[in-house]
Amino acid sequence: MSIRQIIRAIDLHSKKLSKESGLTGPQLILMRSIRELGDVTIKELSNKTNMSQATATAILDRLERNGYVIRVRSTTDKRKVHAQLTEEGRHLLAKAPLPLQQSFINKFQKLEEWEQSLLLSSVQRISAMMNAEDIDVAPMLEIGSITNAE
Amino acid sequence: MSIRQIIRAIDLHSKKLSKESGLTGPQLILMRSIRELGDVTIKELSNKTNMSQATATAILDRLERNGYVIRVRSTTDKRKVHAQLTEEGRHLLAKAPLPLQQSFINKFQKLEEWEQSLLLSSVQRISAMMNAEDIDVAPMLEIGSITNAE
DNA sequence: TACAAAATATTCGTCTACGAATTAATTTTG
DNA sequence: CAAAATTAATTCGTAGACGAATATTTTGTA
Repeated sequence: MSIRQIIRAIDLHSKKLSKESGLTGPQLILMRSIRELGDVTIKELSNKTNMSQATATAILDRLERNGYVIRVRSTTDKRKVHAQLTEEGRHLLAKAPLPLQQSFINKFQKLEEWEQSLLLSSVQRISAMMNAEDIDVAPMLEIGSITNAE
Repeated sequence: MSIRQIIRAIDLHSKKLSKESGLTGPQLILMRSIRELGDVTIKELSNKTNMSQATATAILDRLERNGYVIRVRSTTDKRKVHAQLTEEGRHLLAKAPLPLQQSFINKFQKLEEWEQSLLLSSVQRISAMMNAEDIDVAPMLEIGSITNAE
């Protein structure tokens, strides 16, 4: 139930974002990845952002339709397609807000350091337990700050 | 990133479920709620399951189309519509698996009691921080077992 | 070299999810 | 009591998400 509420909160925020800045959460994540990785293929993008290629293609369709991204077919390997930010996309991205609610970030940052670490490692641990099919449960110890992560 | 991985793991499991048992995660959740609440309205269902009425209507459409649920218009208040499980739906539900991966449940149950509590309260706390717009952060202390919850 | 296998992106069908608009019924209020 | 406000459900349009199927290209091997 709690996880579903988190999913919903993120989704609702994404839709609010979309009204205010013209970009949804997933679109924002994809564009940030393109900016970070440079001249990147769809495959690399979908790996990096943890979504299927089909989903990345669909989101890129919309970004391209709106003029924020262009596709360029690779010349060395014609199977590959590279995504690039347009000037407009780069500009929009620069002033777009974060894919998490500001009020959540504020609250999180007000917590003690050890509390932040605890919450983060709990989520990472649940993720690991859900994604590793067979591997035994092991504590997750790598911990960073929510704001400089990603 | 970790939260997105959790969301994805739940979604992938839901689609696997759907192939095996004919019901997706959300459909399962809705049907369990109907069984639990009895002769329940769409509004009550959407509150209980934390989804919008529009979403509940869409999921019920599919459940009704497949013959697992029927809609009955209320006689005392004709705005309301009650959802009921059919015999087939009740039967299917009885043998349907849980909306979480069994391997996750196994791993979770192998953890120490205090670790289970810690993970659960962490998730609940994040949910509270994301959903309460203005309220200050307060520790969440109510903790139950993952299996008898819901 | 030729042909099978693998890789890459896209398309298609389906489901979840939402807000806004709409329709119908009930309750409140002037 | 009639108009206004509220409530309940549905419809519509849009976005995200996936697997399977498909088209094209590259790679590996017989």
